[in-house]
Amino acid sequence: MAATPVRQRRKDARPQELLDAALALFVEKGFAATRSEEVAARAGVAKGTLYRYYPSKDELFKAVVRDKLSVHIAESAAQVAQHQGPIAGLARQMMQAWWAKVGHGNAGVVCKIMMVEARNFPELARFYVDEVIRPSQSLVGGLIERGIRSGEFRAVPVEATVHMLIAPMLHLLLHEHSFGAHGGCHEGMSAEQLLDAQVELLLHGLLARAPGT
Amino acid sequence: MAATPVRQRRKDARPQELLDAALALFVEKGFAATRSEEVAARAGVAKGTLYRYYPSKDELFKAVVRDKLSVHIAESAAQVAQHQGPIAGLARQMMQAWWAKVGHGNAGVVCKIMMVEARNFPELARFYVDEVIRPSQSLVGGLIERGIRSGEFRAVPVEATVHMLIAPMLHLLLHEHSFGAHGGCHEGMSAEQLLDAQVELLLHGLLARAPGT
Amino acid sequence: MAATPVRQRRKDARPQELLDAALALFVEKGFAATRSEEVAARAGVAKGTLYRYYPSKDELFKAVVRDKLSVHIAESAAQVAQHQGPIAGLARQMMQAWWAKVGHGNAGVVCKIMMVEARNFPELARFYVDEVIRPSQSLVGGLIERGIRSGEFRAVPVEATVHMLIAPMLHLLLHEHSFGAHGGCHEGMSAEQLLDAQVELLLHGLLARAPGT
Amino acid sequence: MAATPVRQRRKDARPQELLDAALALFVEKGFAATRSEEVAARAGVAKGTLYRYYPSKDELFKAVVRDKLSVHIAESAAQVAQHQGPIAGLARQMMQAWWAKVGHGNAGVVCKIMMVEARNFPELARFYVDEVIRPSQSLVGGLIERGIRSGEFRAVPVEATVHMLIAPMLHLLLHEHSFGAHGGCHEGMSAEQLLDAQVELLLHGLLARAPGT
DNA sequence: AATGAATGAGAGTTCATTCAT
DNA sequence: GATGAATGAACTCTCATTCAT
Repeated sequence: MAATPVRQRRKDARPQELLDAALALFVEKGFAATRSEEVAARAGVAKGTLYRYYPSKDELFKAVVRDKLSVHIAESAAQVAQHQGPIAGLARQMMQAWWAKVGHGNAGVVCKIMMVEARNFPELARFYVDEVIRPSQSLVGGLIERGIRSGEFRAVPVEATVHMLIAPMLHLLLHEHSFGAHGGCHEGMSAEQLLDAQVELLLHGLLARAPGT
Repeated sequence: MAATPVRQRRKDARPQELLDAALALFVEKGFAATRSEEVAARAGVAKGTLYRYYPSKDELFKAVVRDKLSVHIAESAAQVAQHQGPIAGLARQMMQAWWAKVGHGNAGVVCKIMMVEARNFPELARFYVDEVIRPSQSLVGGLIERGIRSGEFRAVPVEATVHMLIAPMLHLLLHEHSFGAHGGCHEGMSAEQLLDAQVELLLHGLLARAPGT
Repeated sequence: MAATPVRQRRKDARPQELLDAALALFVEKGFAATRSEEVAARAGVAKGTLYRYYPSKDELFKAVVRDKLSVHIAESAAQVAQHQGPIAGLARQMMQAWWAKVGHGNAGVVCKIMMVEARNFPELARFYVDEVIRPSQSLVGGLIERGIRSGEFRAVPVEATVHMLIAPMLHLLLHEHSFGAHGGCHEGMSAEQLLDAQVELLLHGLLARAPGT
Repeated sequence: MAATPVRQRRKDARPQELLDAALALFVEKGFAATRSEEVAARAGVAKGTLYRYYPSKDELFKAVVRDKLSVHIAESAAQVAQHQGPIAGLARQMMQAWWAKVGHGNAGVVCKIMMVEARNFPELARFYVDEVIRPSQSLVGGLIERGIRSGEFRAVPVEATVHMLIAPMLHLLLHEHSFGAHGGCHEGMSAEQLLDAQVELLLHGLLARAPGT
């Protein structure tokens, strides 16, 4: 029995279309300032239809976070496991990759929004800590430990160094999505240039002896 | 035991009480979610009284920023101007002082709030950039330039380094006030210890030659 | 007997019902003293519904003006354009028609309201001048000029005469809606009789030679 | 016992100063838009002091009306009683005098405000009808009757003619104080010129035979 | 299932009035 | 008596959510 497949397909695609629309708007205007009617409109449906799929604006938000972050978590872990040779190069490469894939794009906004709204959505915050923050930290932490064990890095305190590596990226992210539009932060340099400079500085402090600096 | 009088005239004390109440609520619920009547209630006055002192919710927020942040920036600027001798020590001391005075206390939440609400309140964002971000950046930037000129620091790119110095503090701040309540970030170390370790790492990368490391 | 349903969807009927309700309340209490919620209640809808149709109280008022006044001006203009023969008769007829349609009914109150509220709502005043006063004046002015050109009227100053023709109607209107309720103005005569007598008097002063007076 | 006379005098003058301030503001901004604090400020006292003299804003308004209108009523009556000779000249003169003294000045605004606010202050409206409107009408009415009896005027209906004489002045008044500020009414002519032209037109219609027109 | 008209709890703000000083 | 800080009811407008169609 051939049903109306186009209609059917649209209906199946609805949840994803709504999530995409919601993310785009949350990025543009933040969670509070985004009206649910706008989300529906951008997804090409009417207000009431949105509520058929997500019973409230809060639930919609949770669904967006879950949808947009789950993807990027495992990827990097695989990359690290495969890597051979000096850690410094890997670290350099990972930070650049992270910025390209996550920080720069929409997924990065989810991080920013998550920080912004964590207080309002405790349950979601827990989810985020478990699914994103902790894995990321242990990934970077493992990297550093490997470097220390191999003698490539100084015997720095691991946890603090993890923060040092993650902080500038998140900082950049927050600026881009908070004050970016209002100028006045890092006028001369692109985000990528800033990040490069920061990684170099960090590695300079991290390496046991900087061979050719 | 006389019950608290229904009406009191305490013109001088009101502004500070209102700012404290506002900050406390902004911390708890964010700017957007805090109703002006709540601020008044927490300060022990009626809704209308708030508007006698601050003509709008936006102005109240600005006053909080000025009261809780601008002060510390000015102080640090004075400290920097007076300082003689190596920059590294000054930087170490300033970051510790900042965390103690701002980051650790409620004042730091203003930073977090601002990042959260910047998109929704563009005018506030502009104000914050002018009042807090730019002054902080030029303060730290000047510090680094002095270090480079004196030969104490390597010839690092100033702007990126400014970010490197500021980022870990804000990162810490955001975690404390976003996910802090939900555990799971830096379990073993106190914020102060983390910060110390990070400063050391940064300076290690910054100093022209690390004399006795 | 079914009770009136709690919720009804009657998109087409709402605007007119809201305008009627608004006019009735503006008549009773003036513009400033009428709360938008009352308008909605009298139209049998909730507060929010009003704003679905008219985005602000000001726009509601403008819509009332357009609905209750602009229509009649356009009608009269058409009537004037079509008219052949002596102007005196047309003038007589127009004034009577205006009183019957506008002055006598609730629509006339819009004029009164506008005079009352002009100072408090400058933007509405401008709108009213553009939408009602100027068109009316040019309508009557054109009439008089035609009469003068054809030799039917004396060469009176047009602008002043326009005022003379409009003034008694507005005067009547103001009395009806200001002191009308409190008695004591023109006890013996009906408004229509008054108006007739006034028109005759005016025309007597206006006609080049009163043929059969 | 010489008390402090300056202070005493100021205190005695207070009510009048408050009424003057109130009138000035009612003229500028209307009743509703005038805040009681402004009235007090213009009179050079504090908000609370106003309430010592007039127990509410409404009572203040009533006092203003009573104070500003009572003066001008009797004057004209005396003038009419004295007059000898043709009525037309007297009428011309009275209208000009009325505009100069009342219409143009602050007293005129009271008339305008009274019309505006009559609905809100029924008791005051009754006062106004009895003290101002009826006396004025019988004054003008008597004038016309005299003219008719003497054969100077045609046998026009008195009441309607009274309206005709009063209407243009009030109309002018209302325009000056309603839309005057917003342009668009009688651009080319001054109020005085308009009034002159209108009187001429009226008398032209009124005189039994216009001797030398 | 989809729509969008209708709802109504609240939000920020104003200002006449009160009353502690 | 005078002051002006304090009050709180009232007002306009918004928007997440519901539900008749």
